[in-house]
Amino acid sequence: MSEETVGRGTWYDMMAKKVIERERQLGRNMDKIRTEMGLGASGFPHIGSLGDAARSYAVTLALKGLGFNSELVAYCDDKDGLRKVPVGLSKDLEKYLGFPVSSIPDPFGCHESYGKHMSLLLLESLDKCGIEYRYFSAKEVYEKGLLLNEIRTILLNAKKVGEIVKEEVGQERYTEVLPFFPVCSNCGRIYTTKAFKFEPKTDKVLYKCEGLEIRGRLIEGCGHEGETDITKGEGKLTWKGEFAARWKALDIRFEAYGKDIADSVKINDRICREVLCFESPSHAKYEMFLDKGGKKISKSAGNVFTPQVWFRYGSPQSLLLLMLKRFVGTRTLDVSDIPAYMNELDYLEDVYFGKKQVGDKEATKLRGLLEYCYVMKPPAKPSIHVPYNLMAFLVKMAPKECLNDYVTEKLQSYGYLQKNQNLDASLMKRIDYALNWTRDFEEIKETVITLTDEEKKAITELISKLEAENEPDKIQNAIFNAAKNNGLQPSGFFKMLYNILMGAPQGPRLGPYVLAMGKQNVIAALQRVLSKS
RNA sequence: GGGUCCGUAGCUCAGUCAGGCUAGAGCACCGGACUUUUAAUCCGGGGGUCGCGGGUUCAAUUCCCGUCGGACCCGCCA
Repeated sequence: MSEETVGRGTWYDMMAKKVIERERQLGRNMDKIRTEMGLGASGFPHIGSLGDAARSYAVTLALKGLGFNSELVAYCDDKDGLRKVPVGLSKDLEKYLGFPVSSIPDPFGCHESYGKHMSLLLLESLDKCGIEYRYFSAKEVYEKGLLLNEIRTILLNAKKVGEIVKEEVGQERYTEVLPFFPVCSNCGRIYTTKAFKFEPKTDKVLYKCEGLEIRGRLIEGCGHEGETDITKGEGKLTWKGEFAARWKALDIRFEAYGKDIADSVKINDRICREVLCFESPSHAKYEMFLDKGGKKISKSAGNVFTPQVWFRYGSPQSLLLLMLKRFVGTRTLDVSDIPAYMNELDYLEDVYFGKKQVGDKEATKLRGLLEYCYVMKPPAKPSIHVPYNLMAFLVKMAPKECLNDYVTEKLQSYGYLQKNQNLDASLMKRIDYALNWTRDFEEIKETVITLTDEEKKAITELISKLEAENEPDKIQNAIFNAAKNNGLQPSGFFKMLYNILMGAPQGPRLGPYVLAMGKQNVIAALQRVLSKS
């Protein structure tokens, strides 16, 4: 039962081992083992797109860990047509439905095309996570003719391709239509064309721009009949065949995929093997990310949870933790989970540095996981771990004018910082996350408070005491006295004050806080309540 | 119609590269300690037929088959 631990003991190491074993059996060259991910370019990249990258990259890292040369290919699908205008973008874009996203102008005006803009959003988040990749743009790949041999083979064997599609998913379309979308030379659309004949001698595909129904909606064609030169990037393979082509042309040995394209992968595996005579890459299928309501998180549904949103509240490593900690199974996801992942990352770091003891097997795995989260560049020394909710609490309570000082002082008194020790970069980062968090989700609410006569008197008394006192302890005492003198339970009185001052039933020790907040501000707040009541 | 995932403590979930002794964590809850307490803190406690039924095994929450419930994906395009 005590099997050797593979690599760093994670799922990815095991996957890498399987890839190697398979490649060995196939007797293929292993100088460089490429993994691949698809970069969507037709909508805002959501968090799942990053998952694809993270997992494929983890396999690349695992392969390297086992002593092999490996790289991740990021293949940008910028020749895909626009099928739907994403929520949040101008309806004007509808006129570009069916156009390759790389030939649609950038609606934000900052990049050369719509597709570039979208794919760069994802690449930016990959960079933030430290994921390295070799970038391929479909547009360029086709223009340079990198897939030319495969396209020819597929078109020459279109009949067989059609049969495979029919056998696997029962779709008959490709028994008559070629698995190739020419770009219409007249109207510029790509999804509207129907390719019906391939002329091998001239590398031309004949087509008619007929239109296509997508999700119950017709994208109209212009009726143009023409021919397209497959050597010039004037079209692309449909997905039933394109994976296969690029696997072979780019020599891909591993690709993870979401279950939504499982059928497509199945078909492409067969095309790859049976038509292109190339053993398809090893695969791993993962589930989609669902939001808490059980809905698939997708670009068009409007519930866009982008990596950028995550980075507002949590670190890139915590996002990688989410992606990597578990491979199988549906993950439900919500912004409110971010603090938990931030804390879990701290836990992993504690295990990594031996501050927390767990079983050997467990420790190996968790340390490995941390290394993957840091893309094999784990921190050299432990950082200071302040629980997310504490930090959120502190920044919420902290007076704006002296936030850092207040937080520093509190952290010192709670023992997270030594006396005289100041905030370091990582703590500053945590403060930023917590600030965004409280700003966006825990707006201090204006609570309406009705006061009894005793409470009014107590507050009035407190106000006059506050005017005179400037010592934290004396103010603290004044509060207790104001309560007692008016027959109130101190605990209840404190609760009321917290409600008035910060909209929460509890908070930091009031004496010092009143001073930190500015005594006059506190007095003003109390007077407001008195006058309203 | 085809397929996948989930179902473990009141809640959220670990336990999924490797099946093994009394199944864990966080939160919540209860009790105690300390305190003019205040994300309090410290100590202790209850609580689980690991959805259900079979099978493989010396041993299954873990593997296999079936079944119920929940969700998702595909079935047009990609």
